[in-house]
Amino acid sequence: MAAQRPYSDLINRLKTVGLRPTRQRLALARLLFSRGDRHLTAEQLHGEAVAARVPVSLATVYNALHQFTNTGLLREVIVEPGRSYFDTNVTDHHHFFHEDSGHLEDIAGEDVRLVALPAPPKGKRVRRVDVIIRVHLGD
Amino acid sequence: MAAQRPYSDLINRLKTVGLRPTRQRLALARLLFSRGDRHLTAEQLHGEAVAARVPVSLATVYNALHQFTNTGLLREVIVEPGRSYFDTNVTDHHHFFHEDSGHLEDIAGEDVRLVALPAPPKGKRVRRVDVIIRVHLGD
DNA sequence: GTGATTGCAAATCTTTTGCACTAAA
DNA sequence: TTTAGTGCAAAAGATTTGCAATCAC
Repeated sequence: MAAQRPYSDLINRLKTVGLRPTRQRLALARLLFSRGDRHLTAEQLHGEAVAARVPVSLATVYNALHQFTNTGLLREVIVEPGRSYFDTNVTDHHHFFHEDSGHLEDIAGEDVRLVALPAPPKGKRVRRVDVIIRVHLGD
Repeated sequence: MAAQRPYSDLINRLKTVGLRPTRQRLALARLLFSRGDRHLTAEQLHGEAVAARVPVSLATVYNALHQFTNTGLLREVIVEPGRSYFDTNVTDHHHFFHEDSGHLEDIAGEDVRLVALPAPPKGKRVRRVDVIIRVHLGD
């Protein structure tokens, strides 16, 4: 069990990136950042909020997730058409994607080494390199 | 200009994977496979079919794209939430994704070398490794 | 107070589905 | 024939949007 992150921590975290620490952003941040690395969909986070008796609308969950992503608090992971996962681990790393269960699993950045990456096209800048290892139950 | 692939070729290609060479599958296959490597969305392919005066419904385009994908004629590439690209290049390779334009660009498989890939979780089998290099206009 | 944030419901977008009709073998 | 494939329109899911009400500062 990770200790519950004190509210003052979360408040500072939000203020640091320029977001007002509102009731719902704080509640969502606490759900996201108080239990280690997580991979959640908007729907899942909304469900947790409701379960925790934090009334928040799905639209606000989407707003918060995107604001957190844009400010570097979260990272969006795209592995399935029609569903986005948000990853609380924003360090350099990659993912196993379990196709059977829809589950994501982190791979530490140093456990994948990319060699001889081609140069980006002229005038373009690399924003990120995603490595997704898709696995399923053996046949 | 690539020479137009003769219909007999396409017919055999479809038959080989167990798909009946129907009018619309043939027309879609010709659009897909007669111009080198392409990355198309269902909507784009449907637009091309309509432009080529091949009346085909969007539902049938989706059906065909998935059938082609399941039989190994196409590969699905997922880089954006809520939109799937289908890649006519089914050899082992990776992608640049141009975030500004939504454009995909192939990277030959041998131009990316992955070293020290972590072992897949117990009981799991690697189906595919996707490397996506996200690029955008330099700042 | 004042401007940022929220909630709700409606709208949007992509993709899937059900089912009668059509075409390939 | 017989069975697979198609088209349409409706449904489904995820996400976004518009706008009045509410909250943080």
